[in-house]
Amino acid sequence: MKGIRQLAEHLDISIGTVSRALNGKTDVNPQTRQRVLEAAERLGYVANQSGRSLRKGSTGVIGFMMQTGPEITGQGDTFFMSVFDGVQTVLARHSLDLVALLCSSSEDPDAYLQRTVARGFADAVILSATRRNDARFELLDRHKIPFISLGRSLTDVGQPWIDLDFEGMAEIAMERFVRAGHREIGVIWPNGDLNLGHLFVERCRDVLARHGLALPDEHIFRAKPSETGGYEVAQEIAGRPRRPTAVALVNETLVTGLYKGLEEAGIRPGKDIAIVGRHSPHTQFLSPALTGFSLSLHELGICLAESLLSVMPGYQGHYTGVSRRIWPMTLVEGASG
Amino acid sequence: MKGIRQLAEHLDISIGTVSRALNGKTDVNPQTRQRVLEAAERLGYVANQSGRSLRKGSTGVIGFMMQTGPEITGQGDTFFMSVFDGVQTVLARHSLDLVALLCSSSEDPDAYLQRTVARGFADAVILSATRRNDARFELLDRHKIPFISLGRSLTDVGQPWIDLDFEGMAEIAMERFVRAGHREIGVIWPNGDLNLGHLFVERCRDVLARHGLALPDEHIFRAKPSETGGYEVAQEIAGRPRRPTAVALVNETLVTGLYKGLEEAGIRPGKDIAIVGRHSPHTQFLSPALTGFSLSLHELGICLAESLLSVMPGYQGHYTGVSRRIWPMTLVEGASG
DNA sequence: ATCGGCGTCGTAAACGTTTACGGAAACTAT
DNA sequence: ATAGTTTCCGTAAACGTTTACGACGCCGAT
Repeated sequence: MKGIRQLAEHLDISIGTVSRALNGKTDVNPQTRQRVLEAAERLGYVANQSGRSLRKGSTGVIGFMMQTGPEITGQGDTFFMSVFDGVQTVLARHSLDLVALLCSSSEDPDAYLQRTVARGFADAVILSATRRNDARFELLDRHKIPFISLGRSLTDVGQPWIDLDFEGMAEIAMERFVRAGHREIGVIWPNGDLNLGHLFVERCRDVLARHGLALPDEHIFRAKPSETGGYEVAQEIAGRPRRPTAVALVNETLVTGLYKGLEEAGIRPGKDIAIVGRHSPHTQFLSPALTGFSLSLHELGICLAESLLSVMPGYQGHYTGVSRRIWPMTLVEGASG
Repeated sequence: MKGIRQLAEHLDISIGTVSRALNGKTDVNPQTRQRVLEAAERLGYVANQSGRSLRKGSTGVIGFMMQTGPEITGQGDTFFMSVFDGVQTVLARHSLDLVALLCSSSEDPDAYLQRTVARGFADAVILSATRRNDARFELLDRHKIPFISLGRSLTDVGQPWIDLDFEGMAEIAMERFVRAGHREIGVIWPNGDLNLGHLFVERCRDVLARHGLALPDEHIFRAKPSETGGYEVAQEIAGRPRRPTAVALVNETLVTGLYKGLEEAGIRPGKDIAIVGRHSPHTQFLSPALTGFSLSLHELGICLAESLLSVMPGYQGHYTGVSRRIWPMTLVEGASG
């Protein structure tokens, strides 16, 4: 089936009526609509995306930008796939499609986004892996592209965001360590300029200061956001003359490597060193069981989608008020700290 | 910057010449081309995707279809992110963009693909998670959409594919078990109808038969392709009266749960039961170290892209001969089996 | 001086769809 | 019977590009 023209000729109806029938307009006889729908179904006709969005000025596509490469920035594996699923449950109700915009590791993320949105590839965008000062915010704002972000940034153009409660994590983790009597407390800070790292470390420092404790530089460990990164941090910890007795980390993927590295150095998690981290499918079978924060990814996805719709012209009526939100995480107690 | 018309007016050049200048056609004065490119750069003009692809009949977009949801089918998603990166290194040379087509877990994959390609959303598609009889192959063939698949299927429409060497895995794993004196050998088969599971199990059965051994049904364990699935299989193994002394598995994500479940049941991996599986970033810190197969994901991505280009009209000249390929994996010996 | 060729550019027609507009028929109310 | 209203449908313009075609000016060759 080539196009709507063929379909119209085949039905001996005008092209305009066919289009209206397919798009659910009111001014079309129910009977002819039926005929059109049946023929379209039978012949496998689907409106061409380019023609449609050229005319309408919108594509019906929502882009979720992420970077490819061996090291996921920020979150681990199944994280995004679960979030996507939640996003889609909402978008599907509005006939919107979600695609992942994949930025190669060899391309500058800002340039990629510029190229992609200026083309008019997607109607709206969800950003993740937000940096401390994220130029993508201003770029999308300049282009008047509706967007939201999973994560805050110091650059703020007024868009909605949802961010995991890393500061709450810091509060609870640090208080927990202090209450357990720890005095030498460390933090693992994933490499790169992700804002979540800044937020977490700063809050940790604040909480410790409230208790008259310091967070010295030598207790802040930078790590690649991967299993190997965790392993390397463990080696670093083991090598330090002044060794922390408790560490908190914000990254899902580090922890397995961390456990392993510590054990090899004779430092037993949960006994010689307390650990508080993040829960994920990958961490659920560690032993000792990880004390960590978990969250509902599906719900998060739903909330993201609703926030996005609230800034998209034509959809604002449905979802409103969901502007900015700190996403709660719950502590699941294990034996690690 | 609205469109090419504005840009042309601003430069006082005809719209046709501007287009030719931007698209690198030969019949344009080098000096005016320079002017056009500078103005486009300065004003941030990028050709509208819909208009362009409507006229050209192609989009410049390659889709990689994957299913969202909490349980990744088959592979973990650091897997895909690494493969994507390899794919992109090749596609970028041809100004092709890769996007992930995300099929919601609540939508039928075949219907999703139908909807998406009939719209003309992408010029070509890469399929993954191929099923035993995958209707998507015929669908894409009917629509004359160039595509390749990561994984074989019994339905064959002549497209190129690349498949990991699961049969080679079966050969080596089974031979290894037999040589080590195992007589009760089991296989873990991920749920669903992925063809790789069939291929693996069948070949395991064949190899064992060569040695006069059987692969009874009670030694074939179906599992959810997730950490939890591995844990549940472990419990099942532990509960069986006739317990395998060696198991092979084909899935990256199962193994951590499997280890844990076995240990809880007092069955020590590498001692009481031999395990051969797949290596991934998540499995590298297991103890005892996993004996498993690994592969170069980046290279795999490159090969996928080249195969795809070889079936895309207009690109065939560059890449040829790469039609179907069993992708080798290398055994990394650990202490688990 | 004429002609062909080359380099450069403008014009206009497509690509497939949606939708504003207007018109024809049928129906309702007077 | 007439006017007004409603229901349905056809016509054509528009969306932003790319590209076939032709035109213009300039050069060198005859």
